[in-house]
Amino acid sequence: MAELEREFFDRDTLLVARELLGKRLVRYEDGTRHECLISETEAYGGFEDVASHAHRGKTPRNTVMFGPAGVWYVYFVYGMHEMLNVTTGAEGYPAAVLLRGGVTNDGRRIDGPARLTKYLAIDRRYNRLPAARSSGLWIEDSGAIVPDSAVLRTPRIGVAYAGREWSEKPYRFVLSTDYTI
DNA sequence: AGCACGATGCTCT
DNA sequence: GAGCATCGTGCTT
Repeated sequence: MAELEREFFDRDTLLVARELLGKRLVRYEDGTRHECLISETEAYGGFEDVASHAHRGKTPRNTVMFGPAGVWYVYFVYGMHEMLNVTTGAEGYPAAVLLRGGVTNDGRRIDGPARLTKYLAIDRRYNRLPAARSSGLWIEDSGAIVPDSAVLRTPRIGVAYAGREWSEKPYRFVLSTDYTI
Protein backbone atom coordinates (compact mmCIF):
# COMPACT_ATOMS: atom_id res chain seq x y z
CA MET A 1 0.00 0.00 0.00
CA ALA A 2 1.04 3.57 -0.64
CA GLU A 3 3.04 5.23 2.07
CA LEU A 4 1.79 8.71 2.93
CA GLU A 5 4.34 11.31 1.84
CA ARG A 6 5.18 14.67 3.31
CA GLU A 7 2.67 16.39 0.99
CA PHE A 8 -0.16 14.59 2.77
CA PHE A 9 0.83 16.14 6.09
CA ASP A 10 1.82 19.51 4.67
CA ARG A 11 -1.79 20.76 4.68
CA ASP A 12 -4.39 22.17 7.05
CA THR A 13 -4.19 20.32 10.38
CA LEU A 14 -7.94 19.73 10.65
CA LEU A 15 -7.99 18.22 7.17
CA VAL A 16 -5.07 15.93 7.96
CA ALA A 17 -6.70 14.84 11.23
CA ARG A 18 -9.91 14.01 9.36
CA GLU A 19 -8.20 12.16 6.55
CA LEU A 20 -5.98 10.08 8.84
CA LEU A 21 -9.06 8.15 9.94
CA GLY A 22 -8.98 4.74 8.26
CA LYS A 23 -5.31 5.01 7.35
CA ARG A 24 -2.88 2.34 8.53
CA LEU A 25 -0.24 3.06 11.15
CA VAL A 26 2.71 0.70 10.77
CA ARG A 27 5.76 0.04 12.90
CA TYR A 28 8.36 -2.30 11.47
CA GLU A 29 11.13 -3.73 13.59
CA ASP A 30 13.15 -6.93 13.56
CA GLY A 31 11.31 -8.27 10.54
CA THR A 32 7.87 -7.86 12.07
CA ARG A 33 5.05 -5.50 11.15
CA HIS A 34 2.98 -4.12 13.97
CA GLU A 35 -0.01 -2.19 12.69
CA CYS A 36 -3.51 -0.91 13.16
CA LEU A 37 -6.01 1.35 11.45
CA ILE A 38 -6.30 4.85 12.85
CA SER A 39 -9.71 5.42 14.43
CA GLU A 40 -9.30 8.58 16.49
CA THR A 41 -7.30 11.80 16.10
CA GLU A 42 -7.09 15.32 17.45
CA ALA A 43 -5.79 18.48 15.77
CA TYR A 44 -3.53 20.90 17.65
CA GLY A 45 -1.96 23.89 16.11
CA GLY A 46 -1.24 27.46 15.42
CA PHE A 47 -0.11 30.16 17.73
CA GLU A 48 -3.58 30.95 19.03
CA ASP A 49 -4.67 27.41 19.99
CA VAL A 50 -4.44 27.62 23.78
CA ALA A 51 -4.63 23.81 24.09
CA SER A 52 -1.56 23.35 21.91
CA HIS A 53 1.87 22.81 23.39
CA ALA A 54 3.12 25.46 20.97
CA HIS A 55 0.80 28.17 22.25
CA ARG A 56 3.43 29.70 24.51
CA GLY A 57 6.16 29.53 21.91
CA LYS A 58 9.02 27.23 21.13
CA THR A 59 10.53 25.12 23.93
CA PRO A 60 12.90 22.17 23.87
CA ARG A 61 9.98 19.75 23.99
CA ASN A 62 7.78 21.23 21.29
CA THR A 63 10.46 22.36 18.83
CA VAL A 64 9.57 19.59 16.41
CA MET A 65 6.08 21.08 16.02
CA PHE A 66 7.68 24.15 14.43
CA GLY A 67 9.53 22.11 11.84
CA PRO A 68 8.38 20.58 8.55
CA ALA A 69 5.31 18.36 8.25
CA GLY A 70 5.39 14.58 8.38
CA VAL A 71 7.66 14.25 11.42
CA TRP A 72 6.86 12.34 14.61
CA TYR A 73 6.34 14.32 17.78
CA VAL A 74 6.37 11.88 20.70
CA TYR A 75 6.24 13.14 24.25
CA PHE A 76 5.81 11.71 27.75
CA VAL A 77 3.00 12.67 30.15
CA TYR A 78 1.71 11.76 33.59
CA GLY A 79 4.94 10.01 34.39
CA MET A 80 4.05 6.93 32.35
CA HIS A 81 2.39 7.57 28.99
CA GLU A 82 3.86 8.19 25.53
CA MET A 83 1.78 10.35 23.14
CA LEU A 84 2.21 9.97 19.37
CA ASN A 85 1.69 12.96 17.06
CA VAL A 86 2.57 13.77 13.45
CA THR A 87 3.51 17.30 12.55
CA THR A 88 1.45 19.11 9.93
CA GLY A 89 1.48 22.35 8.01
CA ALA A 90 4.29 24.50 6.74
CA GLU A 91 7.66 24.88 8.42
CA GLY A 92 7.51 27.64 11.03
CA TYR A 93 3.81 26.99 11.71
CA PRO A 94 3.57 24.81 14.84
CA ALA A 95 0.92 22.10 14.43
CA ALA A 96 0.41 18.39 14.87
CA VAL A 97 -2.20 15.65 14.96
CA LEU A 98 -2.43 13.45 18.04
CA LEU A 99 -3.18 9.80 17.24
CA ARG A 100 -5.60 8.61 19.90
CA GLY A 101 -6.96 5.25 18.85
CA GLY A 102 -6.83 2.37 16.42
CA VAL A 103 -8.44 -0.85 15.27
CA THR A 104 -6.36 -4.03 15.19
CA ASN A 105 -6.40 -6.52 12.33
CA ASP A 106 -8.77 -8.70 14.37
CA GLY A 107 -11.13 -5.79 14.81
CA ARG A 108 -10.29 -4.96 18.41
CA ARG A 109 -10.43 -1.26 19.21
CA ILE A 110 -7.50 0.35 20.96
CA ASP A 111 -9.04 3.47 22.50
CA GLY A 112 -6.81 6.09 24.05
CA PRO A 113 -3.49 7.63 23.02
CA ALA A 114 -1.49 5.86 25.72
CA ARG A 115 -3.04 2.50 24.90
CA LEU A 116 -2.24 3.00 21.23
CA THR A 117 1.46 3.67 21.81
CA LYS A 118 1.65 0.82 24.28
CA TYR A 119 0.02 -1.58 21.81
CA LEU A 120 2.51 -0.69 19.08
CA ALA A 121 5.47 -0.26 21.48
CA ILE A 122 6.04 3.34 20.40
CA ASP A 123 8.04 5.68 22.60
CA ARG A 124 10.20 8.80 22.50
CA ARG A 125 12.92 7.18 20.40
CA TYR A 126 10.72 8.07 17.39
CA ASN A 127 10.56 11.73 18.37
CA ARG A 128 11.95 13.96 15.57
CA LEU A 129 12.15 11.05 13.12
CA PRO A 130 10.25 11.26 9.83
CA ALA A 131 6.93 9.48 9.41
CA ALA A 132 8.40 7.30 6.72
CA ARG A 133 9.62 3.76 6.12
CA SER A 134 13.15 4.93 6.74
CA SER A 135 12.36 5.47 10.43
CA GLY A 136 10.48 2.19 10.85
CA LEU A 137 7.26 4.02 11.72
CA TRP A 138 4.98 5.32 9.00
CA ILE A 139 1.39 5.62 7.78
CA GLU A 140 -0.08 3.93 4.71
CA ASP A 141 -3.21 4.46 2.69
CA SER A 142 -5.30 1.39 3.51
CA GLY A 143 -7.51 1.89 0.48
CA ALA A 144 -10.51 2.43 2.73
CA ILE A 145 -12.98 5.15 1.83
CA VAL A 146 -14.24 6.80 5.00
CA PRO A 147 -17.42 8.77 4.29
CA ASP A 148 -18.35 11.80 6.37
CA SER A 149 -21.28 9.80 7.74
CA ALA A 150 -18.75 7.55 9.52
CA VAL A 151 -16.91 10.44 11.15
CA LEU A 152 -17.84 11.97 14.50
CA ARG A 153 -16.46 15.31 15.58
CA THR A 154 -16.25 16.21 19.28
CA PRO A 155 -14.26 18.52 21.55
CA ARG A 156 -10.75 17.42 22.42
CA ILE A 157 -10.12 15.33 25.52
CA GLY A 158 -8.31 16.55 28.62
CA VAL A 159 -7.80 20.18 27.62
CA ALA A 160 -10.18 21.98 29.98
CA TYR A 161 -7.25 24.09 31.16
CA ALA A 162 -7.35 25.86 27.78
CA GLY A 163 -10.60 27.64 28.65
CA ARG A 164 -14.03 27.24 27.10
CA GLU A 165 -13.34 28.73 23.70
CA TRP A 166 -10.50 26.38 22.87
CA SER A 167 -11.48 23.30 24.84
CA GLU A 168 -14.88 23.21 23.15
CA LYS A 169 -13.72 23.40 19.56
CA PRO A 170 -14.63 20.20 17.67
CA TYR A 171 -11.08 19.24 16.81
CA ARG A 172 -11.41 15.54 17.71
CA PHE A 173 -12.25 13.08 14.93
CA VAL A 174 -13.57 9.59 15.67
CA LEU A 175 -14.39 6.73 13.35
CA SER A 176 -17.88 5.58 14.32
CA THR A 177 -17.93 2.12 15.87
CA ASP A 178 -20.44 0.69 13.40
CA TYR A 179 -18.14 1.51 10.48
CA THR A 180 -16.04 -1.45 9.36
CA ILE A 181 -13.35 -1.30 6.71
C1' DA B 1 -22.13 2.98 34.44
C1' DG B 2 -19.92 6.60 36.57
C1' DC B 3 -16.88 9.14 39.57
C1' DA B 4 -12.59 9.74 42.43
C1' DC B 5 -8.13 8.99 42.99
C1' DG B 6 -3.29 7.60 42.79
C1' DA B 7 0.67 6.50 40.03
C1' DT B 8 4.95 8.69 38.37
C1' DG B 9 8.46 11.65 35.86
C1' DC B 10 9.26 15.21 32.84
C1' DT B 11 8.74 20.15 31.40
C1' DC B 12 8.55 24.80 32.12
C1' DT B 13 7.73 28.99 35.48
C1' DG C 1 7.26 23.36 42.69
C1' DA C 2 2.98 22.82 39.85
C1' DG C 3 0.68 20.62 36.62
C1' DC C 4 0.11 17.60 32.78
C1' DA C 5 -3.17 16.21 25.11
C1' DT C 6 -3.93 9.41 30.72
C1' DC C 7 -5.31 4.99 32.57
C1' DG C 8 -6.61 1.38 35.76
C1' DT C 9 -8.65 0.33 40.04
C1' DG C 10 -11.93 0.40 43.45
C1' DC C 11 -15.86 2.35 45.33
C1' DT C 12 -20.77 4.16 44.93
C1' DT C 13 -25.31 4.18 42.70
